[in-house]
Amino acid sequence: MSKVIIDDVAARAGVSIKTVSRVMNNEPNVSERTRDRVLAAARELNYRPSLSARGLAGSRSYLIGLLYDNPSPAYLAEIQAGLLEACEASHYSLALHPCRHEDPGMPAAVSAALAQARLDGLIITPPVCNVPALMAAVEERGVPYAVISDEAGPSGFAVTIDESAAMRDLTEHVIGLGHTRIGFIAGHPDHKGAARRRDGFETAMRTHGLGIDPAMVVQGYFDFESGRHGARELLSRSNPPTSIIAANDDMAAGALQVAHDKGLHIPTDLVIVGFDDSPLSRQVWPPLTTVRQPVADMAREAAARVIARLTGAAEPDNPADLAFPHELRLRQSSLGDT
Amino acid sequence: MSKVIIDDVAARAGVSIKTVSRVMNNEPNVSERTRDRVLAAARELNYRPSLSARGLAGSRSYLIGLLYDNPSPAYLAEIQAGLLEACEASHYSLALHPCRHEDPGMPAAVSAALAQARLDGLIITPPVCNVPALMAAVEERGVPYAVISDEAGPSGFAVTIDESAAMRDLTEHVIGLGHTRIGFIAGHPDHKGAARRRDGFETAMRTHGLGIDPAMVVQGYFDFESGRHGARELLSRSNPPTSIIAANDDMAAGALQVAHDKGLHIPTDLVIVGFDDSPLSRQVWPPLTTVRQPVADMAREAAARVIARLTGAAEPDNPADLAFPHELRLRQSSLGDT
DNA sequence: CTGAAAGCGCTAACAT
DNA sequence: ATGTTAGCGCTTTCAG
Repeated sequence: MSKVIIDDVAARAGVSIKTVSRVMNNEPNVSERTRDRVLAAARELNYRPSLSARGLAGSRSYLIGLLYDNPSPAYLAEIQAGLLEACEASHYSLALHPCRHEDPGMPAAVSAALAQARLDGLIITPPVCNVPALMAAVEERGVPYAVISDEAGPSGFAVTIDESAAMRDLTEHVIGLGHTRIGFIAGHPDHKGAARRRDGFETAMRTHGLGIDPAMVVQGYFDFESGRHGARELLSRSNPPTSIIAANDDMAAGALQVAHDKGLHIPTDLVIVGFDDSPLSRQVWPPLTTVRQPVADMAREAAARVIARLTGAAEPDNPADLAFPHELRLRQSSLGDT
Repeated sequence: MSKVIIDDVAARAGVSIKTVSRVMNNEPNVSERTRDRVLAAARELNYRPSLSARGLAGSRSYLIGLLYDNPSPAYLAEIQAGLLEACEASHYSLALHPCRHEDPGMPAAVSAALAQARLDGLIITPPVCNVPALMAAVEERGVPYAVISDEAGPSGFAVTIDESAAMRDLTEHVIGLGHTRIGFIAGHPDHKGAARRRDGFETAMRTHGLGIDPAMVVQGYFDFESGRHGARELLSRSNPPTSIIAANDDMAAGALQVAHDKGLHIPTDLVIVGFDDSPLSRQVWPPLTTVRQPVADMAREAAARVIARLTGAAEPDNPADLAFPHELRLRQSSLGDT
């Protein structure tokens, strides 16, 4: 029961190993009856083709790599969950490849790892997918890939939400509350998404005739601590904001903590909103108004597309990059008690 | 540059492929000079042995599997980070295997996956490692493994902290603050660690002559929502607690939110403490007193031991299960402003 | 200390 | 629609 190989299945089904191979790979040119017999034999023997052998003989490794750099745990977990759903459905495995996006040697290292592990496909998350040298290396290798971003190279897919529009919606919600003095804690400068979100904020402000006060925009890095810093800066201005928009939830939570420390009541004294609808946004007090981004769905789709390319499945009708819908989540940090 | 194989290296170094193989695997019986030449050739050619070929020829796949069931994202991320450190150091890859611990078919499915992917080793986290049928299946397959728990089967390693002692320390901290009416939100009943933590709580209470009031202990499931439920229950008692100990941080954060909703001031009106020192414990307000568990270190050690078994490295001096130190993290949820 | 030969379990070309 | 024959790139015998 421990080491069933293709010959065993072939023998039991009374066919050649090639036929078994055909059946296991869903290739055409196998009669219905034969296919059924092979499948039955495989099931009875509990046969699973060896990945190593497949990888060596074919060119496929049945491995999809995930390239990431120190994302928030919640984001990482959601990405992985989505990818795994798609992978499992197609009998692919997921291999993790953390890396450091600022490391100049990273693209070369990734390229080498690609060659060694013979990864069939790659999923790349920000900010790694915003490193031109890396993307060039990936393109050069010719590996099918998808980025969780709004822009892929010629041979890749991109899945994303319209981050600019999402931040515009969020900002307009705050403006709709009557705020005119709105602080903004920007995201990590290496993330393209951070720039998009900032654009959205500025567009909304301008559209509503509010203008951008440079003193109301501070640099953050998507982490909790930078949210604390940013909020402290904003709140120490001579004319402090009445609301703070953070480019993600972690920073918004940091701002929230600072506000509490200062004895400010949320949302009465200060409105704080975040972005991502992370678990944290629901777990702080008061819960944060934020924008939901269907990360798991996006990841699943990214993996599904890469796998579709691999298996030569028909390309989806819409081969263009895919934009997912976002959704405002209004909570007490902007609305008060309900 | 894209497809360097062992023959290329052998040719360049002027040796046979077997010698190259020896060098790449750190086998003995290669002269210093030959080894150097081979290494030089490999480096110049940027040679990476193919994992598939290695897996097929040898018995090793250079893949370590991580078996887990829906843990908190923070825990998962920390576990993965620790495992990856150890894996990378030894050129192993990590394959993710989420599963559902209550699924009766899970052990069989895992066993099949083990056979197919030829995983060399396994790391198993709670509550999966608390499923006897799964552990039996793993033992039967004879795969080296480690559990993040306090008890492994005959062929496995266990890495853990002394959860009972840790919870005892935490409870004693609260008792030391002068509390006598202490509520406890227990962890998931399927986690052995949850039982240990509960033991620690009860031991501390008894040791200090406080006894266990059944009305002060409620069942939780390690998730935020169950922390909210538990806290609501406890605080609705006719004689509510003056402090709440939750078996993990997520539940403590839930309790915190409920307390805030009720207008209670923390820690003046109610002390709340958690367990795990998760990022969340630092990101809520006020920050939670908790117990640090060096999860990443534990995971790294778990993977390192499994890999050591695989590579036939000398077993560490202390082959027994490994207990890591825990550490109290005192924060404002029990101490007030400093 | 080193090398030659024989597979590992599968898929890719060709048969048939 | 099915079978036969070669390898894939490496490690494992077993010889030197």
